[in-house]
Amino acid sequence: MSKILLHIDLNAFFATCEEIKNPTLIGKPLIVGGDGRSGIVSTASYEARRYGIHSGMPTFQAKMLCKNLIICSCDFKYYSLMSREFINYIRQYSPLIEQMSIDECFVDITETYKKYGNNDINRYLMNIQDGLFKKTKLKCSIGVAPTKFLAKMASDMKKPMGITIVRRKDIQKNIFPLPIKNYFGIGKKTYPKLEKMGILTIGDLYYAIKNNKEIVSFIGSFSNSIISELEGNSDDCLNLMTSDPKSIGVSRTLMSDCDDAREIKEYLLKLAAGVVEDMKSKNFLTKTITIQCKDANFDTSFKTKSYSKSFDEPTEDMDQIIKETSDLFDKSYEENLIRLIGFSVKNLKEKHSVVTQMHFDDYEEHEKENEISVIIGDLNRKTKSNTFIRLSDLDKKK
DNA sequence: TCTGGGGTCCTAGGACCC
DNA sequence: TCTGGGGTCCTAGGACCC
Repeated sequence: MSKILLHIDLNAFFATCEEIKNPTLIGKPLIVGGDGRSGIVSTASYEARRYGIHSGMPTFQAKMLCKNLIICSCDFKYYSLMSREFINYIRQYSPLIEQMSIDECFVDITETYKKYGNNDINRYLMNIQDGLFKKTKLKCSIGVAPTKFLAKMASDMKKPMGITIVRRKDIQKNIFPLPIKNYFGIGKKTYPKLEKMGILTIGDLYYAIKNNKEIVSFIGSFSNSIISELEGNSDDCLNLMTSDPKSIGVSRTLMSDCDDAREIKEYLLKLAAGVVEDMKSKNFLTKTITIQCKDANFDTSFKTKSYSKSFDEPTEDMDQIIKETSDLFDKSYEENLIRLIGFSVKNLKEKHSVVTQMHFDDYEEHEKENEISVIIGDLNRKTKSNTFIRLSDLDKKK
C-alpha cells in the first residue's frame, strides 16, 4: 500500500522569525542577510520579493531595488529555537518525522491519518497549517505524495501556505511539464547544459534518459534515481535517526583581500580553534582537517582551493590540530591574494566510540591482563586496528 | 559596494596492501 | 624476475542544497 508522506516547508522562514520577534516589521519589505562587503540576501520576505529581491542576491543590489528595505542580521540561535517549536508541533500529528534542514521536514502520516477516520485530506492538512500558525505564527507549505521526492516537489508548487497533492497518476500531468531547473538535484551548472541539449522540461529529461545513451553518460549514476523518482518508485522510508554530522567548519570572507601570509595564518588558526572547541562540545574527534582558500583573482573566477591532512588516529588535541593546520598552511599557501579562508574537520568519530585503540600486536599483552573484552571490528574496514571496549565501559555508556 | 556560509555527496587519480 | 587485480584510504575538486 502506498504511504502518505508530507513534506512541510516553512515559508520565508528567517524573515518570518524576524517578524515574530518584532511584529512592527510585519507587512514591510525585509531581508535577512549580511550588509557588509559582499553581503548577500539569505531570505527575503514576500513583500521584498515583490521588488524582485530573492535569496542569493547581493545586498547592495537588493537595496537598489527597494529604498525602504529593512535588513536584519542573521540570528541563527533564535531560528533554531523556532525550528524546534515547529518540529514539536508537528510531532502531535505523527512521531515519524525526518528533519531535512532548519525549515523543512518529512512526516509519515500513513497510520495517523487512517486512525483519524476522515477522508477529507485537505481539511486534515489545513488543520496542520492553521494550528502551526496559531501556535507559532509560522507559515508553511505542504506537499503530499507516496514518495519523499514527489512530496518535496509538491510542497514547492504552491507557496506560501499551499497544499499540493501528487499521486503517482499525476506525475505525467503535474511534474513532467515543470522546467528542468525545478528538479531537485539539478542545479545552475547542469540545467543550462541540459537546456542546450533541448531538454527543457522534466518530462523531456525522463524520455531523454529512456531513449538516449548520450544523456545517460552525461548525467551519470544519477540517471537511475531520476527514472525511479519519476516513475513513483523512489524512497518512501523516512530516516528517523538524527544522523551524526560528517563535517564541522567555518569560513569567512576577509575584511579586504589579503596576501600577507602571517595575517592570513593568524586568522585561520583563530577559526580553527573555534571549530575544534565546537567539535569538542559536540563530543567528536577528527581524523582529517581541511583548509579552504578562495582566490581573490577575478581572472580565475575566485577559484577555491582546499588542502587536507589526515591523522593516523582521530584526535581532539587542540595543540596537535593547530600545529598541523599551521604546517599545512605553510606548505600550501602560494602567496596569492586571498578573499576567503576556511577551516573544517571531517572524518568525525564519536568520542565514546573510540574508547581504546589497540593493534593486534597489543592483543597478547591485553590477553595477559586477563580482561574480558568485546571486539568491535568495523566490517567495512580491513585494517589492522580494531577497537576494544571493556565491558565496564559499556556499562558506563548505559 | 559587485555573489555568503553551513553542509552533503560524488568522482577520480594515486598510494599502498594483499 | 616480472607483475595483475581488487579493495581501501587519502587528497582535491566540483555540484548541489538550504
